[in-house]
Amino acid sequence: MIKLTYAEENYLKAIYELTEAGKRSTSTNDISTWMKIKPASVSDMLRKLGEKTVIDYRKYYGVHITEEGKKLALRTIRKHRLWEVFLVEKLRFSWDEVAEVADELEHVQSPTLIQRLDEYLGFPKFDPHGDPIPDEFGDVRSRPRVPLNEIELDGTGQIVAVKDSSAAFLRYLDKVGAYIGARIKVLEKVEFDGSIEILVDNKKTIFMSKDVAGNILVIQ
Amino acid sequence: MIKLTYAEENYLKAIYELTEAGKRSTSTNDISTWMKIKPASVSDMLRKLGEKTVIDYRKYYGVHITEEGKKLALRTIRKHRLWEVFLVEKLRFSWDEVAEVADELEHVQSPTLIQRLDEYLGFPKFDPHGDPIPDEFGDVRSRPRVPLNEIELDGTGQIVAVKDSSAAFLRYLDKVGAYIGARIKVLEKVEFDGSIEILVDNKKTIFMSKDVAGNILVIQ
DNA sequence: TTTTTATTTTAGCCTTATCTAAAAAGAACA
DNA sequence: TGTTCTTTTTAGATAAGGCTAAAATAAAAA
Ligand SMILES: [Mn+2]
Ligand SMILES: [Mn+2]
Ligand SMILES: [Mn+2]
Ligand SMILES: [Mn+2]
Repeated sequence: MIKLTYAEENYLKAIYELTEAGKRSTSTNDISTWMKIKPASVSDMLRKLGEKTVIDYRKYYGVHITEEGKKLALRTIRKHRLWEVFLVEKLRFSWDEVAEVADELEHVQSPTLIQRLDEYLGFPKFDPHGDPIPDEFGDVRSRPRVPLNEIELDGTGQIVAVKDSSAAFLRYLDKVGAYIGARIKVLEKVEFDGSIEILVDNKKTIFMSKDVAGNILVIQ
Repeated sequence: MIKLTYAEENYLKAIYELTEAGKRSTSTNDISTWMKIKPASVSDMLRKLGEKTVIDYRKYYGVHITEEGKKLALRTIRKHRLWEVFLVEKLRFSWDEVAEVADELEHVQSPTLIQRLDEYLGFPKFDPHGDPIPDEFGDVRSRPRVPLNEIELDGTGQIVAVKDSSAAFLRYLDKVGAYIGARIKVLEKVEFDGSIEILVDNKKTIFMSKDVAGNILVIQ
């Protein structure tokens, strides 16, 4: 069985996230930028992860994650997202505060702990940011999601995720009254700048720029 | 503000536990034995903890914990015990399974997390082993506890802690039907070997050796 | 009070994970 | 197809935390 250190788990999770977002491979510099670790350090770690067969690494040509690696990355992501649910649902954290703490909790080693936590939370399928929680076998059921600015006039849906999950953006959404789970209806679409007006939970109307709307994902 | 690494937190907690148990100072070898780390490594760490002013360290003469160090040790102990309560009360862990996981969780850095966890658990005062949980200022209220073998014939009490908290001993207690919180009455004391018979929760009788009874602590 | 034993520290080595600076390789351009 | 620019790797350093073996010190015994 392959054993990973905390640092290795962080790299592998980053590589998984970077490669699942469309492209099948990622580069030393991408990982460096994403993780805020210098390229030289990334190179060295890639060599080590390659030796542990969790990634395919050809010097100068970027990395692909292996099946083994994917399984391990998904295990960490599962833990991260379950802890996020715990923090929000049980400890009343707001959804912009959880990432940092979950980045630590995700490394705690105890299969029983995660299994029981999952059960305790009622086997949630999505985390507070709307991202799917892999099951214990690494299977992920994702929902087809559309950026809010692409919903037609009078169209309805439910906010399930954000593209930009920076604390600043999340706080902004909280302030204007948008949140994961909110039922929305598009009341107006302004032609010339793409800004929109939406109705939230049949109660409150919000105006937002095309840029903001493009970072909000909904299911219809 | 003094920042400690995970390893330093573990050492400081060990030193606190070793010095609170009666004596006011402890030795390199004691720490080495307790933590299962070689004396040479302990020496080196004591030098570093001394430089950080969390212990008083005079080479060859053992260590005392400082006020600053005590505060930090109690913070870690508080986190450890709160997580133990969480694992037992919310995730149905048995009390002999929690120590290992709590030894990891106790290092997660987030004041909000601990505050909220405390609140979520209903501000518990004792952990599953009967040990007191320090408040956020490091204050501990302990109960006067007596070894079960010192309770007189027909005396009653409540099991609140164990001296030996090895998994083996805890499992043995579980098996015979003793547990933290159990109301007990001493039904018989055998003169020649000190073994006793007790009644648990007015339901079940248990025989135990003097050795076992001496490791069980009760309040009267 | 000297000698022996036990404890503790130091010296030197290893691994992990980071960094900066320099070298090498690949990609883009002329 | 060279030449230049960008990306990536290597080399060498540092810090944390562990180890073994050897040296130093304190405690116990003779
Ligand atoms: Mn992490
Ligand atoms: Mn998330
Ligand atoms: Mn610990
Ligand atoms: Mn405990």
